Amino acid sequence: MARRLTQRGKDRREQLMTFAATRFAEQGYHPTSVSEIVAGLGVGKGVFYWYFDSKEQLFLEILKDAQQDLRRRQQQAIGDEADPVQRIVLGLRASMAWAEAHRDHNKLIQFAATETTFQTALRRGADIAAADVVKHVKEAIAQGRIRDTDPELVAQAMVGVVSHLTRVFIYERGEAADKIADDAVAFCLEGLSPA
Amino acid sequence: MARRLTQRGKDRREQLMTFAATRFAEQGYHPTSVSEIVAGLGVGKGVFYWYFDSKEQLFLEILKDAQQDLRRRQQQAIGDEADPVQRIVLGLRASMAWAEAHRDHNKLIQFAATETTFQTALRRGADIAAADVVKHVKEAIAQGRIRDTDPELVAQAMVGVVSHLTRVFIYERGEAADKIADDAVAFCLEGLSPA
DNA sequence: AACCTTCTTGACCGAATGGTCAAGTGGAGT
DNA sequence: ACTCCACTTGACCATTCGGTCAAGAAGGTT
Repeated sequence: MARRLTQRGKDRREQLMTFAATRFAEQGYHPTSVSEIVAGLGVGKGVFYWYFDSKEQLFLEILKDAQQDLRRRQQQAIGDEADPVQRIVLGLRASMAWAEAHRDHNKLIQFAATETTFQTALRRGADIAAADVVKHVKEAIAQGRIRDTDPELVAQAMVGVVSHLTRVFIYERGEAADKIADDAVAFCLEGLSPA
Repeated sequence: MARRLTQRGKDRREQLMTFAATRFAEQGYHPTSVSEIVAGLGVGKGVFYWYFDSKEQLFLEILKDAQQDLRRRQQQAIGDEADPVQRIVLGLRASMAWAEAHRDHNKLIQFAATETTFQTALRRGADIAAADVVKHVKEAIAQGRIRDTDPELVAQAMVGVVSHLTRVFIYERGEAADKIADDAVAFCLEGLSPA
């Protein structure tokens, strides 16, 4: 599509994406109709198709933005930290803080993993994020800071810990991201092993 | 509904559930229509509504069966093992073996977590499963076998590790459940800490 | 003023969808 | 042979869906 947009246009586009993301997160992608989205904004249906080719494209756009934003936050949090283990910890904490602040987008990422249509798009972003962690893990192993195991595997294990704890404790039980992040870090670093 | 079913009826019902589960896992719940399900079995649409009140009820039924089956497998694997840490390990391995053998059902569990309609039903089962692990964790802590932290949290952390590693390494990359289970166990027991 | 481009409207379309139902079919029990 | 009822059929229904489009409104530029 790639239209030329004025400021007014950009605002409208963002409005649509924000509102749609909320509805998608609340009631799911399929149960949310395009008519519902435009009605919620009090505009005609044509507005939607002026800014997006299809409902699917809108979703992909939201997904891409969310993944980019998360990654930006992680890198920002890591900054120029020298210690690889500390970089892992900072990235992990940033993920949880982001997830707490962006429930809607995080839910969409979860949903995208269950639908074949969105899996490839999702994986592109997920692979990038995982690669970042893998890099730090490899460096930490080289320095003998952590156990020598498959870097890819432990990186993914940590992603699993973070995403699941986020869902259960932050989303379902409303606990603070900071507190859960502390526990997540402790678990990743030491597992169940006694002090 | 609760109809009286003959053997023929029970078979048909099971056929519907199995076929529907496959389609749901392949293309998603919403994109799979009832017409498609009955067409796939070469029967009329009335057959579906003879056995199920609605598409939603069918899904819930499949979900419940899947969760029950997984739990049964776990308890069976644990048997009468006395060591709480070993019970955790055996349960964890059983989960991965089950996930490998029942991709379809496992995918449906994942999807159910993203749709409000199914979340409560899912949580009922998930809470039971988590409670089992928590019990073992508490016992292990009491025996000083593992670090003294929030049992609920480490239990959920392990669930996160297992489910995510399953998705990435077993489903997406086709690796063997046994091998991944070994790594998952190691990560849960020791985290990243050096030997 | 005229003019151009961006944006908006909402009726409309064909193609589904989940679900119903009156009319059967067929096997087991008598 | 007759009855009974668990099963099956498939046309049908109201509704909704994603998406289109001819018609204009709004705003900036000259």
